[in-house]
Amino acid sequence: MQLPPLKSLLYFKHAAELGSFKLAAEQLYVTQAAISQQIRSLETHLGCVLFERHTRKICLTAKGKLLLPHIRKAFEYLHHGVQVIEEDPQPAGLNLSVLPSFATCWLLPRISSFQRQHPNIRVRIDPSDSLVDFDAGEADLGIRFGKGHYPGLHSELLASDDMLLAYKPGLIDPSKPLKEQIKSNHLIMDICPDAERAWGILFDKLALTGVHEPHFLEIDNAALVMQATLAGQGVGMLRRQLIQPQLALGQLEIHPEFEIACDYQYYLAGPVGHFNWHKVKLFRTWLLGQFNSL
Amino acid sequence: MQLPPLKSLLYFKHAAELGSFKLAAEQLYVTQAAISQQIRSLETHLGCVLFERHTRKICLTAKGKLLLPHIRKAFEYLHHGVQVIEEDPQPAGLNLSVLPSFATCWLLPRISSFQRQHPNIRVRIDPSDSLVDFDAGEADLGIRFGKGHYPGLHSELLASDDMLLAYKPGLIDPSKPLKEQIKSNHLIMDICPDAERAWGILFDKLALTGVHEPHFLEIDNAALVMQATLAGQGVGMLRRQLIQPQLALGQLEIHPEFEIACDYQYYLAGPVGHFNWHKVKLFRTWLLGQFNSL
DNA sequence: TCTATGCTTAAGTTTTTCTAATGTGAAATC
DNA sequence: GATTTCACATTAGAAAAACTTAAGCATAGA
Repeated sequence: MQLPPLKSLLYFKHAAELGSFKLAAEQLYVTQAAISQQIRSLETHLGCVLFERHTRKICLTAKGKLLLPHIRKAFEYLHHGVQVIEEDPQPAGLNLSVLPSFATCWLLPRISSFQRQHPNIRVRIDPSDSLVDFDAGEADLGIRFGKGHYPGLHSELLASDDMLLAYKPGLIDPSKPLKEQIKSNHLIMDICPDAERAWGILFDKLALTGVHEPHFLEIDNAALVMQATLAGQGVGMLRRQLIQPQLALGQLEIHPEFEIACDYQYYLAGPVGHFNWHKVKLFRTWLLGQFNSL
Repeated sequence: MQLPPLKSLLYFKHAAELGSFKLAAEQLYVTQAAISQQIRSLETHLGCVLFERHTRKICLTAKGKLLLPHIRKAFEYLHHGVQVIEEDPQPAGLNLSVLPSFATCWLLPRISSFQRQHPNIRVRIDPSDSLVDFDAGEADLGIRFGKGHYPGLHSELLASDDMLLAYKPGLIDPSKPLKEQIKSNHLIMDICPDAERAWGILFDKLALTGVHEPHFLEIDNAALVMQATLAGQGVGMLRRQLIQPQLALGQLEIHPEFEIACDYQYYLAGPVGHFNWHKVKLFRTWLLGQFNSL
C-alpha cells in the first residue's frame, strides 16, 4: 500500500487544525501557495476532496474529518519519538567544536565570562579544522567560519568580519604612501581564501606587481600570524574579530584605508534538536551578547 | 519543534525492521544508496548514530532502538488513516472516464463482455476530452491516450498503437503507386498530433508537396473520421486499435506499406488507492485481457 | 589471499517543492 | 451597488531534495 507524499499530510494537519491555508503557511514558514499545492496533491493522490473552500474560511469535508485524527495521532508519535532521542544526554557539559584560530584569539580570552555566569556547566573546547561529526556525540555545537551551508544542520549567523592590514605600532606610517612600505616589509599571511583574496585586492589597488616569494611569510594558522605580527616581523592580513583585544590595548595598529569584507561569516551550527537544550540556549545567548557588545 | 525529513523516517523504519539497507531499498523500489543517504541525513539531523554498521548486517544502536517503536506506530496511524479514506464508497458502480473516440470505437463494442462476466457491477462510461477530476469522485478510473505522465495519479501502460492508412475496400489499389491515388482522393483526418504527424511522414515518403486544403476533410473526432472512411468518402488516417473490428469484417482495408507508431500510448490512470478496489481490479484484468487477445 | 557482499561516497540528473507574481470570486465596507 | 479586501488558486521559474550510477572500501568466508 502506497502512502501519499508525507509532507502533504503534515501540511494537511496544520491546515485542518488552523482552518486556514494562510495560517498554516505562516506556521510552517512557507508561502500560502505551497500549502495550496500540497493539499491539492494530497487530494489528487487520495482521489477525494478534503476541504470545502469558502471565501473566508475552509472546512473539512466528511473525508477530511475522517482523516484528520489519524494524521494527528501519527505526528504526535513522530514528535514524541524524536523528542526522546533529542534529549540532552549530558546537561552539565558543553562540548564546542571551534576553528583553532577562533578558539585561540576569540573564544578562549572570553570564555571565562561564560564560566563565571554558569559555573555548573563545564565547557570543553575542541579546536578542529573541519565540522566535527555530531552523530558520534563528540560535540554539542560548532562555531564555523563559512557560508552557513551545513546540510542537515541548523545554523545561525553570528557576525560578519573584515580583513585588515595590521602591524606593530610604528611599523607603517599611514600618512606616507603605502606602496613603498608594503614593498619593504615582510607580508605575513594565513593560508586561507579570504586572506589571499584580500592581498590580491590590496595589490591591485596599489598597482603592485612582481611581489616575490621571499616577501611572504606563510603561516597555517591565523593565531600564529597574529603572534608574528605582534612581534613586529611584518605586516599581517588579519580578521578584525580576532585582533579586537590587541587593537584595544594598542598592541597592534591597522591601516585606516584598507578594509575588505570577508566572503565568509561566523555561524553557530549543530543538529536542530540541540538548540532546544538548556545549556545550548544559555551559551547561544552569551555568545550573541559577546558579538553584539563589540 | 522541528521534525527531521519525513522520508528519512520512513526509510529508517524499513531499514530497521529489515535489518538491512539493501532489503529496505528493494522493498521501497529505490537504490541502496538512497537508503544510505537518507539514514545519514536522519542521523545528522538528530545528532546521533542510529545504526551500527557491520559488514554483513546492521544493528540498531540504543538510540535507534528507542526511536523505532514510535516511528512504527506513527506510520501505522498514517496507513490506517489513508486506508479509511481510500475505501470504495460505491463498490457496485464503476465510473470510467474515457476519450470519446476510444469509447465509441473500442470500449463500447466490447464492454458487454465485461458486463456479462460481472453483472453485479454497473458500468458508466463518461466520454471526456481531458482527464477528469478524480477529487470530486466523478470517476473511478480513466483510460487515456498520452505519455503516462499524470502527476499525482498512478498509471499503467495498456498498449501502443499505430497510425494506418485506411479506406473502403477498392478505393485504393495497393499494387499501383500510392502517390497518384492519394492525390485523387479526399484525405480524412482527425485534428490530433499523431494524425497530423503521420500525414506529414507519408507526404515526405511520397515526395508529395502542395497538397491543398480542399483535399483534406478535417474532423474533430476519430469516430467520425472512421465513419466517413467507412462511407467511402476518402482515405482516413486511423489508429489500428480503433478500426480492428472493421478490418476483421472486411469493411475497411489498410495500405500494407504504411504504418507509423504513435507517439502516445494507452494508459489506465487513477488515484493509487483506487487500484485496490475490487471492481477496479476486475476491470483492469478484463481490460488487459482484451488488449492481449487482439 | 582472493572473492563476494553490503555499506559509503561523489557527481550528475531528475523530481519535488518552493516562491513570486498574478488571477479569481465572495464577503465586507463604503 | 460599487469598491475594496481577503483568502485561495494558478503559473512559471528557481531552488532544494532525492535518486541513480559508478565508483570505493572493509570484512567475512572460501
